[in-house]
Parts: sequence; C-alpha cells; structure tokens
Amino acid sequence: MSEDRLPSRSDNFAEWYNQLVLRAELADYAPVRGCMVVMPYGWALWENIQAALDQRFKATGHVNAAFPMLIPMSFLEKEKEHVEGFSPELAVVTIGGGEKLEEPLVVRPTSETIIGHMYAKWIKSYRDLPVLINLWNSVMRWEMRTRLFLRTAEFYWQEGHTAHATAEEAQAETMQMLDIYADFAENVAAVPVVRGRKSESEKFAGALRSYSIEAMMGDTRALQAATSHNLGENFARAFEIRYLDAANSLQYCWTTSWGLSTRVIGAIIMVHGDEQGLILPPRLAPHQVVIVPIHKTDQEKDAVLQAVAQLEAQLAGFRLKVDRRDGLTPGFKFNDWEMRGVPLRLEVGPKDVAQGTVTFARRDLPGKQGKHSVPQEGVARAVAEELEAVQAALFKRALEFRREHTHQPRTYAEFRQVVEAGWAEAWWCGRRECEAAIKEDTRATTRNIPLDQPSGGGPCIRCGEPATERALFARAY
RNA sequence: CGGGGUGUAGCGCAGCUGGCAGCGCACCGCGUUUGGGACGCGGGGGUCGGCGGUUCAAGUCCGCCCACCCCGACCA
Repeated sequence: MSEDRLPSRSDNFAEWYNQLVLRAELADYAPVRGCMVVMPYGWALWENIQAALDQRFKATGHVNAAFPMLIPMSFLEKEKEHVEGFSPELAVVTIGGGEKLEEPLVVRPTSETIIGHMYAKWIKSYRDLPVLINLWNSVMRWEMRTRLFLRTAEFYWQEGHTAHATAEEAQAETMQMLDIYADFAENVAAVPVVRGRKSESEKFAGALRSYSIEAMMGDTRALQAATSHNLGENFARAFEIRYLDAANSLQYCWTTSWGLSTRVIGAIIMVHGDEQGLILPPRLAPHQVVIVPIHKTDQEKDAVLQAVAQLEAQLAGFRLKVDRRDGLTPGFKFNDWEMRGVPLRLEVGPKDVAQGTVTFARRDLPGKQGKHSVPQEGVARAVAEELEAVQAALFKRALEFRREHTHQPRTYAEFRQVVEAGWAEAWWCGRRECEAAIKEDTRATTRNIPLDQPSGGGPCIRCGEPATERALFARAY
C-alpha cells in the first residue's frame, strides 16, 4: 500500500518530516495561522523532556515561577536592541473588555523585560542574590513562515532568568546552563551537539554574549537546540535592577537568560527518524516498550494474553504499552508502532508461548536484523539492557553521521562546496562583512564559534586576513 | 511585503463544449480474518472558499473579495 508509506526521507526530507509529525500524532495544524496543536503523544514526549530538564535545573538551585503572558509595550522599548530585535514579530493586544487600552499589551515573545521589572522590585541587597528562576510557558512570535515544532507562532519552552552580583557569576551561570543543555541533548535525547558562542550578528537581541548548542539534522542542516545568554548589565540598566553590596555601594546586577523549546522535538525527529518513521530515544519515549499479542483462535488468544499479563507484571518499571486493539493484523501494528518510534517491540504469539519466549524487535535496526528470541523468565533485565543498547546506538549513529558530514575546508572554493551538504569548520576573522558575504554566497551562516578551539590561528576562510578562532558554518533551520 | 500556485466529503483528487455532484482512502455496521500495512457486503457524510453577474439552468462562464500553500527577506 504505497499511500500508507511515508514520503521518502532521502528524496524529500521536508515532506517526510511534515507527514511524520502528523501521522505519528505528535502535532496537528491549528485553525490559527502559524499555530500548532500538540497532540497527546507529542505532549507526553515534551513532558518527559521537561522532567529531565526540570530535575537538572532544580539540582543546580533553580526554582519555577509563572509570569504574565501580557507585557506592557513600554517595557520592551526600554532595551534598545531588544525592541529592535523583536518588534517585527510581536502580536499586540489593543482592546480589553471592549475598551481600547491606554497602552498596548504585547503577547510575550520572551520575558526578559517583565522579569527585569520584577527583579528591580525584589532585589535590594547582595543578600538577595543570586535569583535563579525558571518559567515553563509558551511565547508568541509572529513568524512569516512556520513549520510544526521548528518554527510556530506560539511555541512551548522554558526560559530561565537569573540575576547575579558579579560578571564572573553571571558568566559561570551562562556556561553552566549551556552545559546542562548539552548534557540533556547528548545523554537524554541522544543528539550530539557542538557548544559554542554566537557571533555578534546571531546573538540574542540585548545580550552581551550568546551561546548555543548546535545539532546536525538528518539532511545535514544545523539546528540550534538551545541557547544561553549572558545579558551583562544591559537589562539591569534598562530596568534598574540594583543592589547594595557589602560595602554599601549601589551596583547593577548581571543577568542571564536561557531557553530550550519544543523545537528539540523537531531535532529528535530529524536526527533519529528513518524511512519507517520516528525513532525515539528510550530515555524520552512515551512508550519505551510495546507488546503486540498475536493469536488466531480463541484458545490461542487466552494463552497469549495470559503470557502477556505475566510480562506486563514483570515490566512494571518501564513505560509499557500493550496493544490490545482488535481487528488489526500484527503487520499493521508493527508498522504503526514503528511510525511512532517505540524503541523496543515485544511480539508474543503461539510459538513464543509454546517455547516460553518472547520476540524482541529493536526499532533502530531494520527488519529481521533487530529481531531475536528472549526467555520470558527475567525479561525485565533483558529489556533494560536492550533499551540501553538502543539509547547508545542512536547517539553513536548520530555522532558518526555528523563526523562524516563535517569538513575542514582550506580554500573558499572548497568551503562553498562542502556547505552544500554538510558543516564547515574554518578560521574566521570575526568580521560581520565576511559573515554576510558567506551567507550571500552559500546560504550558510555562522552557527557558533565552538568552545573547543585549537591553539594558534590561520587565514580567514573568506578574506584571508589573520583569524584566531575557528567557526562552525552551516545552513540552518 | 515581492514572485508563483491552489480552493469540490475528514484527506487525496476527477468532474470536457453549462444539464441529477462523483472516485479512492478514512469513518460506521455485520461477517470472515490476524507471526510484516487483510477481505466481502451494506451504510453515513457536500452551503462545490464567499459575494455578485450572465443564463430556462452555473462546480463549470464573467467580475470582485477571502483564505491557504510554496519560493525570498526574518527567526527558539
């Protein structure tokens, strides 16, 4: 049934992605321009992402809070670069309760300004610092062209906002959060990332310095998976976030902000997915294991379901789904759960019952390769090992793919060629003009300037002037 | 905002020179099936994007409007 198959991942990556999001029931198009509905399966995935991050945030002393969705327009105008960066994509409320508002309210595109206002009110003394607050919310940016999860008008994320006494502390916080994101991406989502500093033109509107983690998607394009910003004293000065230090002298705070959005779901799809559909990393999968019972006669059905019930009891420690749907063939169910990316499938049929076994089918290995028979006794241990193996294999495969498609061109001609279908690491003089020229020539942008740098220097890949840093260039989502 | 395109059932589409609004998938019912995407029979579902015009008669011809999609500038 060709119409049951996904569009080809290798021939039409974009259409493969769109169809997969819809057919795996992660999200659907909303009746509001540019907005999506995150469906239960997609939200379950997001909840698991939230749990992994929230735990890391709390372990480093952060607490959660909630701030209003509406922000007075004047707040945004207080930080010059910030308002310039965000004005084109603001949604603005001008009427409330049937009356025209005195001052328009902006639907938050991010919360630095209202945070700044409140922090100014709350922070008086060095004893009040640091303030370490995180928000789980949604924000709105009126994007021109939208795509499910990757770029929607409203998106769900977390935004952390901290205030510190010194530049050093703010910088340490910025780097700590970047590392937490990298740890999450690599060890939970199985997505290898490059940590680095954003160029001047790519940094957050109003930040002193921005950092990102960048991941390579299955079509070699780059995706910024999370950002962490050192806002310097910019927002503190705009909102007068000040404190008295131990010597009774008035100081400006240093603030940071950092965020990770539902966009990482897009990354997980595009890094791990294959022609069959999603492949979810076991640590995030809503269902880690699905059991498909197989039976013809009523007699077989009884025996099979009894075995399934015993397995279910043994596997209580896993996120388990038993597919008891009637009237669907096993083949249909296999394909269905493969589309949804369940990392491990357990098939239980009359043959398994007779032998006291269960058939394991690993999602990351194609067809028969991933299938083998396992004794029902002690199945929990076997499942745990198999899930660990899938988790590790996904990361390894993604890392190898990135390695194969990351190049170190020495000439500009070579550079132009490699960024057609891969990443380029190259010396860059740091000048905006070179960056812009490269974008014009190749559509590739600086993704970041990796933290891991070789010593020494070399000629800028574009202009040949001496450069001291290597940058990562790629076409990006 | 510039360039291109599309609107007919939930989705994908057909509908010619105007004459009873259809097909496939999906959905509902019954039965047979079930170790890699089952099948038979029966059934429900439409302001043909909107408004106006021409005509005995408009999904079809004409005019205006609206919405959505793709490509560029912008972007977590």
